[in-house]
Amino acid sequence: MSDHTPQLPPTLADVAERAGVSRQTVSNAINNPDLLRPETLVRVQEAIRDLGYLPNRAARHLRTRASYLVGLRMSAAQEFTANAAMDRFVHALVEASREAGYHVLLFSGGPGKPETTPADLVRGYDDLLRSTTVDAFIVTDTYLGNPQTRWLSERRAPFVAFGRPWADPDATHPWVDVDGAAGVALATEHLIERGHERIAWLGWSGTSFIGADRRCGWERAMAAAGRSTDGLAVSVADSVEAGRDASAGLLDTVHPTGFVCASDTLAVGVLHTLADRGLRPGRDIAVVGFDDSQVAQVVPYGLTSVRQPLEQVAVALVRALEALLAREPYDAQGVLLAPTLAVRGSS
Amino acid sequence: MSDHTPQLPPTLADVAERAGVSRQTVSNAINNPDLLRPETLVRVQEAIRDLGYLPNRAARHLRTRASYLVGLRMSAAQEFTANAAMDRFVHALVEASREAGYHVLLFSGGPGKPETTPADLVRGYDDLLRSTTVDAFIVTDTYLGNPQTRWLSERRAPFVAFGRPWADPDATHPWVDVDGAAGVALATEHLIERGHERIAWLGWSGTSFIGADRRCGWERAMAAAGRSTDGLAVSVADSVEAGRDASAGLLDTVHPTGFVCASDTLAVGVLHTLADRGLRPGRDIAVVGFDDSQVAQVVPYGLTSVRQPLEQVAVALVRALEALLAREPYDAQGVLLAPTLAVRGSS
DNA sequence: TTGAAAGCGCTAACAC
DNA sequence: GTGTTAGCGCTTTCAA
Repeated sequence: MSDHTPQLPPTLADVAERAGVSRQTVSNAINNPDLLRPETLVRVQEAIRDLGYLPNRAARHLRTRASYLVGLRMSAAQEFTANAAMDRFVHALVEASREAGYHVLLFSGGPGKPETTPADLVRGYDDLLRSTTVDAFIVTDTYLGNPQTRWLSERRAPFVAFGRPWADPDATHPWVDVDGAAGVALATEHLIERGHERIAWLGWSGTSFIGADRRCGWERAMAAAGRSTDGLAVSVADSVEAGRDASAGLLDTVHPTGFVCASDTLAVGVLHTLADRGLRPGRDIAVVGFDDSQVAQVVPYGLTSVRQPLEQVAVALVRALEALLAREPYDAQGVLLAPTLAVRGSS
Repeated sequence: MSDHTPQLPPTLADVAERAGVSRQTVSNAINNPDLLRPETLVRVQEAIRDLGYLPNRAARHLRTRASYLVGLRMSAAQEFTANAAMDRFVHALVEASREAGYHVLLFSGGPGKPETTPADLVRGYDDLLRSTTVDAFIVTDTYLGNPQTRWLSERRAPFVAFGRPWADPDATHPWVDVDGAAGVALATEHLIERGHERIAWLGWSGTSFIGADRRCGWERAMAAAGRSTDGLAVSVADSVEAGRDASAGLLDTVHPTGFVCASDTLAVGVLHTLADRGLRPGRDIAVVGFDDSQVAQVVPYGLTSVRQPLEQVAVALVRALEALLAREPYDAQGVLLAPTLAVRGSS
């Protein structure tokens, strides 16, 4: 490997020289083609193509104060759960961003580390903002008590959230979310249609708004069908073990014939209990999860699960971002999308 | 929301004024602190802290021709498989990059789309290169026939590969890989230790070097233990269905007591077959997968699986990248890391 | 319609 | 040690 220096890419000046025009004319050919006489435009475009010219992003960024980069914090992949949706979301976001001329810049830090202080939580955001590296952020972990959305707002930093501002009704930032209650209602109605009478809810303990919202969907669907929910709901931590124990307890006491769960992780816990007892998902006991993770897709018999329309979410997020950065009148502060139900053998 | 304009971040000039020095001195304080008199340095550092100054990356990039961005192509998440390792790898890479002062820029395009031509495959790389957006690339899909590494080399573009240049022994680019054969050997030895006599190999069909490598590990371990491999190997597509069918066939003919698989996806297929027949993984038939996906971690009984040390891979990749970009003498062209075995109930 | 001048914020090279 | 000068490649005035 004698030399690693790639020849420097052509600049505006190179194109101008080749086309026999000035640099500004080339700039106009790219940014305001209408200003050029058609024949000049063609000549410049040919030179651009011949040279393989692409504007230098650093120079453009410096001049226009727009990096065409959006920041996304990549939190640690949670292992030993079935929450694999991040993968799908990130890809969908990259794709949607590309179509709008943006790239996604990943950064880390934040939750997951030991000894995370509130200052650490916003550190990654702050640095990227002060170094003008990104134009805006996509914020995903908007769970209760997370200070970043409020902090970003105060800082007047452009951002769009995946997730409603549950805890802060005064929030004015744009957001996109999936209607979890509707998804769980869909799941519950599905089991009701299959003739299930006693359908249990396996949810999260704690004060999660998302968990409460999803539970509402179950309550609503049960009420609409005239089913009682007495004793059929349990709230536990979001782990396979907790789901396993809780479902075993419910089976022993209130004898449900179906489980609707707040996550695939909990639903997998139910599958464990069924395996322990020689019961078969779908035939003996119905189970529905939430997130349509890879686990749900490939586990024996398949796990019916609520699927978030992450591709649509990504598109909506990018659209909101464009409006925000262009200072366009913003049509809707929030966008709520409907999930679907991926039906498999477990129901 | 009356005004979205954040006040402009402070510049070098602001710091210089506050500290009573010239701009260049501030620049030196950041990039060559040794050049400053200690008391001047302290004064400048105080001004930097007071103002919350961080260098503007676009300006620095334009001047130094270094963006401190590395590009990573995010290919579509494969659904209906258990290949969830991308998540973990991306996070590890972001983390390792951060420690070296780099950010990860995601882009898309390439395989997965219908009608992908060779030109499309390198398009994302080409654009990023010509617009000088990134300093280098991390290339992950180095499977046989993928033209991008060769193309990048010809183009003299700096890049580091996750994956050996199997098909191109003349390749001179740095790479990091995981010793798949060693991982599979580990898995096979594990089953041998558990007393299994007839251990089947469930691998990929086609001409995948990775698949051939993994199979070697099985053959090696079997030979070392004096076991015959006659009729015990099957090669199929990488899908749950294929794994299910193939394992059923093997059980009916050569009666293996254990399966070592080229992927978790195939291993899950074996689990399906066991479920179909009322057999219990680990007790009746042992199964080992490859990748330690979330599926392996949470599936009932747990799936023993070979785990790639993705965190180490990421660190090694970034280290190689730093050496490459600094034009340091490169100590090793390739780094081969050893996987571990995550033992669970299925064995 | 096209061209000339200025400057975004930073650092390399040189003078002091 | 510190300051001055120049220029990275681009776009935004403004003049021709």
